[in-house]
Amino acid sequence: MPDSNVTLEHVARLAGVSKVTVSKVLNNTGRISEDTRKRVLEAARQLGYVANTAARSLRGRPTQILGMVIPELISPYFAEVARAAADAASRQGYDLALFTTSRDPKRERERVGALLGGLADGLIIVVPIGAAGFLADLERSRAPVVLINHFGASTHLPVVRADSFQGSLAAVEHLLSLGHRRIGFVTGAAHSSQAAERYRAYQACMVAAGLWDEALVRPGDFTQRRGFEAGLELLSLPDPPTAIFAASDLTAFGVIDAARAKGLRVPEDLSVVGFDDIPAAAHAHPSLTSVAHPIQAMAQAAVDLFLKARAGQTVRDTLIEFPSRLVVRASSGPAPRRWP
Amino acid sequence: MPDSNVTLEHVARLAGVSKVTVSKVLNNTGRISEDTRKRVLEAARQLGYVANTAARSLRGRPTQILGMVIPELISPYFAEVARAAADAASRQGYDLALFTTSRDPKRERERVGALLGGLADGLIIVVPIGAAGFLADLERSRAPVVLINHFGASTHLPVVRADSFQGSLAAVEHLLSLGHRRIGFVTGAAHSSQAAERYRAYQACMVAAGLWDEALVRPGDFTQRRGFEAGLELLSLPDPPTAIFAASDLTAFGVIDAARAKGLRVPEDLSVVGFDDIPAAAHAHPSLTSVAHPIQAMAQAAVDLFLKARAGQTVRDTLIEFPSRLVVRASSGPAPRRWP
DNA sequence: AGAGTTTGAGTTAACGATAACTCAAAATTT
DNA sequence: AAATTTTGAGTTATCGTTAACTCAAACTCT
Repeated sequence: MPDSNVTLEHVARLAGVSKVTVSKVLNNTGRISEDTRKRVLEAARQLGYVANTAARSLRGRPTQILGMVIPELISPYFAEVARAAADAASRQGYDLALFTTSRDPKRERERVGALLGGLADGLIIVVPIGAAGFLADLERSRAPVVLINHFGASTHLPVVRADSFQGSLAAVEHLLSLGHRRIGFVTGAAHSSQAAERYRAYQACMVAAGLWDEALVRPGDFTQRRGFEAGLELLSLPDPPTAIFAASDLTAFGVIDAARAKGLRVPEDLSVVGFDDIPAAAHAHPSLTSVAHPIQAMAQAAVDLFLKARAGQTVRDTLIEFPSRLVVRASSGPAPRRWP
Repeated sequence: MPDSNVTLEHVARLAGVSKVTVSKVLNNTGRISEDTRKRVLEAARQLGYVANTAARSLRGRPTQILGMVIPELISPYFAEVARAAADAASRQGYDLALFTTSRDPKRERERVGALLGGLADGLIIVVPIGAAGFLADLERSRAPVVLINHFGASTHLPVVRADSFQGSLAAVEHLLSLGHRRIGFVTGAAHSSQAAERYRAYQACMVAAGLWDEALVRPGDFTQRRGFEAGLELLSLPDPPTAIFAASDLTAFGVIDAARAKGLRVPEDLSVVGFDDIPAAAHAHPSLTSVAHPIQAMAQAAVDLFLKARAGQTVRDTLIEFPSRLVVRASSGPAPRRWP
């Protein structure tokens, strides 16, 4: 309402026709004489008319806006997902409206309701998200909703996610094949299902290799700061690791900082592997070995699922899982020989 | 329209009242008996009713959504601005809907129109943005719009911006006071007005000190990769700089990488100063001396201006300029003595 | 007890856009 | 020239919500 002022009525008056005629001209529907069409278009241009989206939406027309909810804006991973989704949506003529997850589950539910109630044509939700009962509501509403990286409570909503287990396994095996035996791990945030997967793979691999040592695991939270601290802790152990696998790239950068602070060279004295393959991983020096999610493909798949749902096709229970992939760069190398 | 299905009508039927009564209950307007109120609330809860935002907006009610347009999502600077704005908006009961600038100015104009036409109650635009005629349209529409970091064509729209000149001046003077005489500069992206300000300050300061040398300036684009390349170029000069001022923190990180690649220590052999004071600046090792914009205060000011405009107060021609501030950390130190 | 007041609903109309329908005038056919 | 079709508009009704109004029943006062 603020002051979108100019309505069909105004344009109609200026062009000397009825407002329905204006609507027809602007939507290319119905029969309109060339003369009238010109007059109307000119009037619309002159007044700077832009259709009121609320009215249009109320009448059942799509807004061409795709909503997306992500936990936060700062993390490069989510930023990349958002950007990829915005690109994919844009290619299909949609604008992506980005929201961050609300801390208050009740407000979150209302907001999602508000979005689907005329503001957006659909929603892509990157979990973690609150209550599961909320997901049931969404299912019931039959609105076009797609979840990304959902691992938790079962739902019939379509899900796109990346398998972090295989990639993490590959990372640890890569380090083992380089001759490392003491391999440290810095975990991700406590309640992240992605973080849990990464840890599970590390543990499985180390146990299988008979190298498991709980002292080599330090809690992290995906941040660089914690990576630095955890790195210092690990490198101060009596029998320190020669390689460290971190649950995120930022954490890995923190570990590298810690190594430098200890006077160690990467990768000569310490190999470091991260997770996420954020852009900085390739540009950093040394470049960072990391596990990559195919973010572009995931975002594209999510947008495609949204379009399918919107077109009336059923996407119930669809699960698209992408593999993660180890990208070997300069931060990982052969294990140093301790006693030459 | 997707399927927000449940309308006032449905709730009304279930509660055995008219839909207006339901509206009154949910909006706490009019006189309603305690008994009816309870029945209605229960019915609404049971059906999971959420008001249709489009209809509400059409009727003149605010959507409680504040739109924000930023050039891109990946840059930590914009991500911080968006986060700060989301926080500030949230404190006032608004949700922030984030959009990235469209490459197509025509589509951009339409989208902004669509946003103000019922989707959002106002808009915060972080320039760069397209055509200036477009800004004139916005002015005319009298919609609550606030610009952040606008330096270009004159407008009567309220503007919040940070002065980058003073902070850049302080950065160069800081390096001069540490004894540096050869101070390099890596510019920001070509068409950014912020980048121009930073360069202007560097130039002014160096000319004033009689130390100007065009060879010490290398073009950048705010990225780490270009920082690395430009850093290598500068450090390969016959008479290389002992300090480098970079137009962004990412660029500064690239410069530090370049120094390391050349076997130089920071800050012992090379001092580096960045711009933006992104979170990583404080966490990196060495921590990065950088020029900071008061992003939180800027975002808060922008949201406040929006609220003022929305409340009907005039904000025409308001310009709020914040100072930038030099944050001295570990990456800058005394100039090395070249010939002991 | 009659007049006025309060209570707790319901009715109507409007926001702006558009699908479905109507209808006179012009163009075409027979 | 009469009958039919086509053209180019305009009318009406509707989406879901809510402000403004209406109105009967219950309650209060003298």
